Amino acid sequence: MSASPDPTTAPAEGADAPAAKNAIFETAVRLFASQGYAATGVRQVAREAGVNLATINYFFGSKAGLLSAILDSFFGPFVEVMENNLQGGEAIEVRLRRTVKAIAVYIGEVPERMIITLTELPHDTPEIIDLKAAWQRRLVGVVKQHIFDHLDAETQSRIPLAVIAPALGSLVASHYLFRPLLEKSRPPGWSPDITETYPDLIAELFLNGFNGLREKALEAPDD
Amino acid sequence: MSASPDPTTAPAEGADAPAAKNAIFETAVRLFASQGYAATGVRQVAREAGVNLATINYFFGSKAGLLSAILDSFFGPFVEVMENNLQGGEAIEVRLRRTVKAIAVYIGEVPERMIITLTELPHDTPEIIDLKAAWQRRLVGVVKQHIFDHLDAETQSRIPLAVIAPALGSLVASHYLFRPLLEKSRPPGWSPDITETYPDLIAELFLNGFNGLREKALEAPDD
DNA sequence: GATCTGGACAAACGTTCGTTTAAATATTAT
DNA sequence: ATAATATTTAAACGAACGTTTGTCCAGATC
Repeated sequence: MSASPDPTTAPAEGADAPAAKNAIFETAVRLFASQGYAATGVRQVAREAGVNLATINYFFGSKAGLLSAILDSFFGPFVEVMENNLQGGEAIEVRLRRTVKAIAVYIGEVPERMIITLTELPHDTPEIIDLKAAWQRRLVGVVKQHIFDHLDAETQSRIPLAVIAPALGSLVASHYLFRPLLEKSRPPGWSPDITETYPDLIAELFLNGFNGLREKALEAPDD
Repeated sequence: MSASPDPTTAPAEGADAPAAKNAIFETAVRLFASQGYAATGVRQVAREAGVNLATINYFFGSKAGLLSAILDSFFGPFVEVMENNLQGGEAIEVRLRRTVKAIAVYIGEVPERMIITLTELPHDTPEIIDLKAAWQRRLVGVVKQHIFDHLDAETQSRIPLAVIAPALGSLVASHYLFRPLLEKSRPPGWSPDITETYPDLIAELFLNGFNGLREKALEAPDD
């Protein structure tokens, strides 16, 4: 009987990781993003990665373990980007704008991992629920600590964290989330290449929206 | 052998539709939203809907036909909401704000159908690709006709349609997209009930961002 | 009363699923 | 060179997959 490495402590990918492991990981990222996690079979991953079927379970423990590794590889650097850019002595607007731009740059580097993460977010795959919840708790905690807690109570009640945190994430992700579909059905009036200016554009959009909410109270909902 | 209705012309759901068909439809919406389309089997849908397995293919032609019916049931009213609120003689800001609020209200009524639509968006299920592309073309066309074409050329180049349309959709959807996960892992500082004020809040956020982009040009990306 | 039809049923089709096993090979350390 | 560990392999497991088949029945139609 063959020994298998500990799937929980083994790095998701890296220069020192076996070539087969990296091939499996990157092939899975590509297939999960384009077809979905549940719609992709481990046999297809093994075939297109050029490895034997059993190699996947050998390195990742299970198909769910492979997904966990991908989610970790997205959330890990994501949390780092958030922490590194949200903290500091500058004004909230400065730190927020810097963070949104950095997030947009990061997602532009790993759009497929973002798509996998986002499309699997609402689904309750039993072995993945806790993982997603833990990362999300950590992310919301970072926003709360560095931004939300520094707002006055009236602003806090006007701009709930439960709205602003998902809004920030979805807004930045929107371009890369819709891109695969948009590329297949080029609508008229389509501007193809905006990748370079996207971080600045989306940061400006979010900051203006956020500042607007900070400055004035909402009108009464009824006409 | 029994005859089967034309799945393409049969209504997705309705008061006059057979009870079994409605039960299948609503059960599928619930399961597809919580587990994902590919991860949900037709046997589970049939079991929880209280109908026989073959009844699903009888009414919807195939599992993909069932998904198509759900996507149509989301996109149809969605396009209507967009068209009804985007057109008119008022200023662009007025029509945009009205539209964002109406979209938020609509999505709040059918959050599960939105989740199914959004999470399946990037995936290339062969029989679903064309359907999604057609709806998306129509939606972008509506925004282009009533909003984008009325902006001056300089604003058009500064606020690409390829950014603003996905951004609008993702922003409004964000709250309902993250809600299933957030409810499972209540982060600290969580405000539970914002459903009533959400349309106004998200409209204010988007409008402020949009107006900010209209009024001033972006700074140079390099520091 | 005979015929037709929309709706629902149980049963089975062949295929693919994720996973496991045990042997074989490659790599590394002693 | 030898022992120990790491990786790869072919084969098979039971379970679940989406779909098809043939039958049955109540109500409408002739």
